[in-house]
Amino acid sequence: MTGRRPTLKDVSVLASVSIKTVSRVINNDPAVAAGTARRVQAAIEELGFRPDPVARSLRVGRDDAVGLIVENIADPFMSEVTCAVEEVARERGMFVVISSAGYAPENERVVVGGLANRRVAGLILTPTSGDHSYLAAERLRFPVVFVDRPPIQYDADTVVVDNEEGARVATAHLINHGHRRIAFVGDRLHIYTTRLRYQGFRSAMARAGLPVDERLVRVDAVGPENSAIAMTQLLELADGPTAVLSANYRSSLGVVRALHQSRRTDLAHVSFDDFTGAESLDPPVTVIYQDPRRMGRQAANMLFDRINGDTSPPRRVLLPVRLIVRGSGELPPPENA
Amino acid sequence: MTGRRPTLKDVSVLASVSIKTVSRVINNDPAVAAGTARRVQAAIEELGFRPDPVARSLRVGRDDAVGLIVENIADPFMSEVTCAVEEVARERGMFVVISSAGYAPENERVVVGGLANRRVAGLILTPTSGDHSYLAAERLRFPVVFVDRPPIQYDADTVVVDNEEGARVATAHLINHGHRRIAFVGDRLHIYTTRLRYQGFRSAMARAGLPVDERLVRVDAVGPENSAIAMTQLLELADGPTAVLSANYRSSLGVVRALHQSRRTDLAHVSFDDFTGAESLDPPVTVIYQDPRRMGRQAANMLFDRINGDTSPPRRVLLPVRLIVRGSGELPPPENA
DNA sequence: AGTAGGGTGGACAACGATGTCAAAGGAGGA
DNA sequence: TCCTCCTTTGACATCGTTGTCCACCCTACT
Repeated sequence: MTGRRPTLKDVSVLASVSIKTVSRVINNDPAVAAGTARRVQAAIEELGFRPDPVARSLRVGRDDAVGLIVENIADPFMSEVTCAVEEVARERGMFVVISSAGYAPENERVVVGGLANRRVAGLILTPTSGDHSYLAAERLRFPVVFVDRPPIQYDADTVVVDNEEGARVATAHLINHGHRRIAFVGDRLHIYTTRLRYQGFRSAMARAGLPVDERLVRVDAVGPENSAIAMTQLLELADGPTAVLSANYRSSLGVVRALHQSRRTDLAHVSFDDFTGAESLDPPVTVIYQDPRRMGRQAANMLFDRINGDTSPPRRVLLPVRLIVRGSGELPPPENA
Repeated sequence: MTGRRPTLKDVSVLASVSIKTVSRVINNDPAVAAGTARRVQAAIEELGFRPDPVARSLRVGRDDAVGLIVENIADPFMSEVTCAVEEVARERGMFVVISSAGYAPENERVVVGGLANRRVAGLILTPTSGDHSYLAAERLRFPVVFVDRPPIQYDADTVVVDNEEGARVATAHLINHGHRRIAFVGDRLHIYTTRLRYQGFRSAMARAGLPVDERLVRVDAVGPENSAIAMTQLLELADGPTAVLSANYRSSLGVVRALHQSRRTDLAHVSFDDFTGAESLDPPVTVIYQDPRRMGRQAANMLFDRINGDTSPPRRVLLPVRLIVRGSGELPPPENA
């Protein structure tokens, strides 16, 4: 018991074979006689030998780990995606190292570099940078799969939900319940998901022949606090909205807060993306549900296929979303509207 | 442009010096003449050379990365802890690799081994296993800091919040508002945090000279669903509670759901741990707030101190919690109670 | 009997960095 | 002028693993 980890060499001495033979046994190389293999196995067990992944990485140029880069671990949607990726990786005997890029776009490149340097076998990336052409320049030695948002100036496998259709369904749902003055609350339009959801909103309004009052469109509300302010301002309008579509869970939290604080829980509301407690609110919040686990599993499976040699052209997978009716989205407009 | 990453060798050829001299420049070894250093620097820049952390790890035995192991990334409290750890690491120029152990206790050891093999310089661990004596046997070459829960059968730095005091404060708050029949809803008592919060609850009741009705203690409610069921059953009791303390955010979500579904939002409720949307509920939920960012920063700083050579005896840091009054915890008991 | 061939096993180099040690070169003193 | 000493630099081994290539031994065929 020296405190030093056993190495191939220690095993080889104990088993009276060469280092290389031990290496062969570990890698299931058939060119080892059964008796020798048994002896080596016994020595491995006795010493509790585990191959050193760092040395292996250096030699082979690849680790048995995949990287996952998220914008912010604390985002509940991405947390679920992460769990799903880990599940799939565990099934395949791979290790997942997670790293978060934060909201500074230039950070993404640093983090990608950090994981690339550590020789991950593949990468799942939630893009935050506005330009991924640097990935081509890096001549990555491993596949990359994008989740939640597509890459920009770069071509790779991508898994996204049908943001536009989801927003269209949500908006049509409100229209079907008699609403004509529908507000849209989201963060910035340069964010992919927000932009597509906004397009879906406009598209549904246009199909119903309804005008969009630009004063009811707030695509400047970053975070719950600003969304709450934006919603409060909308409520103060003389001819305010009778319904609101919030573009993501952070906006939704702000909208909900504003509605409760203003005691205007009579206003119809649909949230794009479910959030914790949405069903416990009064009224419970009707949402567009996007399945994070499915997204994670899909992305992970695509990544492992690539790692295992799939060289078909990059695919873009569009996952469906679905409306969960809970109450807030079915409130009628006031009589006099 | 070969697509191959430049190595020390490439730089040394370009700068017409030996590999070792380049290595010296990178590590700021003063024994390099200024002119040589400049030439080498220029070559480094020209090739865009970055030292390979894997090779460095192999030689030095340590990576510029620290590991963070959580039970489940999707837990919002741990997500915040994670963010804080990343912030501190970024300040110190270190990389964080996160890995989640899941709820199977035996997994913890596997994940610790995985990170140890990858030569992390230190580890922050949210323990899930019931016995950490294996850490002593592993003769880890790096320091470990425990967060949220202390280690078992092992001695190491630990950062936890004052669970018992928090629960005592919450319970006393309800008692001060006139409640005598207070229910406790949590998951299992073998979970450290639940156990201490339960002790705090009993301790506050005892101090007030109030009996604890065992039928009002539900420490068998794992997850929101079961907590909702438990709460519903409590409401059905002939002499049910007039107030409830929920032991964590998952239990709280269940309790809130049950209260809303039963239209019993008149029942007083304090949640141990804040949760998203708690302030938008009707009534807004009074909570015991434990500061995850502070916990993360504290743990990270302790870890980096250890990495930098601090060999003082292990410390246990107890972080304070605070009551956030929002409404649900101040509801009075019914008149006839 | 000699040799061809397949099944085994080992010696050696390599991955990319750093530690050890010694050599080269210039400055300064006797 | 020569020797010493210090600064600067490089050759080599090393970390733990795997790829390449070759040597050996036994069987089996000509």
